[in-house]
Amino acid sequence: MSIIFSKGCEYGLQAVLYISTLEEGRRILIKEVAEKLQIPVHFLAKILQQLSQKGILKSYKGSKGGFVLGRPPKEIRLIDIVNALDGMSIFTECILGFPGCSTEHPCPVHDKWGKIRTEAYEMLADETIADVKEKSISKIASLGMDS
Amino acid sequence: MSIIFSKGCEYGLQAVLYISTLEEGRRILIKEVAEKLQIPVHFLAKILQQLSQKGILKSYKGSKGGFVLGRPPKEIRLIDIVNALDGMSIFTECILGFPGCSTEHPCPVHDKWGKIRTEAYEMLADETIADVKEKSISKIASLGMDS
DNA sequence: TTGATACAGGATAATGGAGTCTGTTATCGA
DNA sequence: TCGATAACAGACTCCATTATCCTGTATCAA
Repeated sequence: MSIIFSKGCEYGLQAVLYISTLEEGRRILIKEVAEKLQIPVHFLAKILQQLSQKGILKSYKGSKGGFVLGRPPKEIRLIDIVNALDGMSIFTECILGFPGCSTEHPCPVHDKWGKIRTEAYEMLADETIADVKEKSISKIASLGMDS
Repeated sequence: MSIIFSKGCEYGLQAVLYISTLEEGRRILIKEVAEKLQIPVHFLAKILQQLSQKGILKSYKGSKGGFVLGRPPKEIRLIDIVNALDGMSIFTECILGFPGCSTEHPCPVHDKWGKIRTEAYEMLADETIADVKEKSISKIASLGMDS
């Protein structure tokens, strides 16, 4: 079971972070990304497609084709990727699942959860893939290793 | 899509909070809880069953049967309910879905997410259903209303 | 122009969580 | 003791997410 994000969104985040570690302009194949990150190729293909449509990635068909970032790393925030794939409902829905949870009819943990949720949002909105590039590189590097 | 908790866990939290608002010792039927909270009866039955097995609720069979809290409200923390139904994996797994995310091989947001996750844990571990009783009462009261 | 490459995208299949159904067991009251 | 009630237990169905397959289309190079 995945927490918070859908599997597709997790894969999307991983993929974009991976692509951000490559030399600028290098076109990478879906197949390569899938292998590196251990993601089902066809599933990943759809996710990268969605990210292309939203401008987060840019795709090229044909031989010498592949994917590159759609805009400079400094302009791709983690929240952009989440928004493209899962939408923003995580940041609006009640954590207890109560219907109509709002300031007028708050659930028992409305305020406390709201605070935490805001922090989570701000984290995702502050961090660009440029900011975490070094961390991405070392995490990706650790993937092949037998842990 | 439910965030963080499974649907069953959301229902369980709602149900226990609801039961905590009733007069002490009052045995309530699954059917009544399900109606009040708009939860499928049979599904709720299973969830309350699990909570009985963990001692969070206490059940009585037969006519005049029903459910009551398994121990004093002050001794039932929200985290107990979550743990009984969803387990603790939310607090250990990587938010980006990276395998082997740890202090040695942290994902790009390991530290920042860890901080938020700890806050969420502490909130659920601090709050007992006694603490939020008043809030539960007013939230439950708002449920019938056309919002 | 042709063949190979690689993304696009619709259609289909598998999986797991969510929800349903049926029969059993325990308790109460007559 | 018997019938009614209500939780218990587990098998079953349903559906959304996840994953796969296959054909189409764009691009490049020879």
